[in-house]
Amino acid sequence: MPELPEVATIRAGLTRLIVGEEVSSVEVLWPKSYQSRAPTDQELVGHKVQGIRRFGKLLVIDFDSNISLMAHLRMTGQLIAASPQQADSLALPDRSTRVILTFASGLRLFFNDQRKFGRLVVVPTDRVSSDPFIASLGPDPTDEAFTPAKLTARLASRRTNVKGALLDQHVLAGVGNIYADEALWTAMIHPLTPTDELTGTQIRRLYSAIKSVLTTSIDRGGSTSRNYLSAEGTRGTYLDQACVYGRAGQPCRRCGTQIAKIKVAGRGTHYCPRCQKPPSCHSL
DNA sequence: AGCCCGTCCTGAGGGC
DNA sequence: TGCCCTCAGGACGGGC
Repeated sequence: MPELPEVATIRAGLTRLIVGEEVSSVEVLWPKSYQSRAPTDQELVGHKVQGIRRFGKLLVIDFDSNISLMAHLRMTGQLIAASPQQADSLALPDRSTRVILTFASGLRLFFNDQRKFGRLVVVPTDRVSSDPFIASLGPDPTDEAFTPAKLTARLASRRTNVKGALLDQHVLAGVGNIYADEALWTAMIHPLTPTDELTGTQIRRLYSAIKSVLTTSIDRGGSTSRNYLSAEGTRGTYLDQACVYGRAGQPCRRCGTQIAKIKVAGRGTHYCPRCQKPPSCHSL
């Protein structure tokens, strides 16, 4: 599933590949995947890509003349830019292709989304920052303004377990299931620990862990478990060295104990029962 | 406010 | 071989 490192990787790729390209046609193969909230005269055709921004897991492609395309990939979305030859070798379009943008140069941008949860939404650029989803996002962990004090304040805003808080995009923008589990293992914090029981030391460890886990994954081009591909159609390799995600029953890389899998906040949650001690174990 | 569930969806994988 | 069932889960809306 595309989280911050995957979306950042796609952003970097799209910035290389489609900035300056002019849209010549838009094919919508699954209507729910594409919607316009812009005036009817504001269509993408005839407009050039000016740049790509990322807000948490959301990508915003800005065009000239106050038009932007917001892209949320959710679970299985892909944005792959390909020349006709590259599209042939990648076998695109395929049965999961929902939208195709064709540029005047012949380059095409494929929005693939097996599960159809993702969305492309056309909006005026001047309304992007006031979009309800974007406006309510918490701080971005890769932003310089993200500090241990800010993490402390954000976690205090939510009274739930720490795993649920990390998944909440209002607390932090961009962390999803994979990196929440990896960061909690790295910081040696049990996923069910209530946010108000976290010590200052634990929060500082968690802060460092979030940053290092995300940075490492960006360096490795993100995580490909099933669907994720970069803008060039390549896989990410982070999961080759993941410590807990997808490793239930395998030995902990720190102590050898079998990695456990439980359900927290409705998501499959992986942790080391020895390295990540349960909360309030002394009061049980 | 927080929790849980349903909704949106397809395809992989387990069981028989 | 094949079919049915469960599971995977990001974000959101509704009910309690």
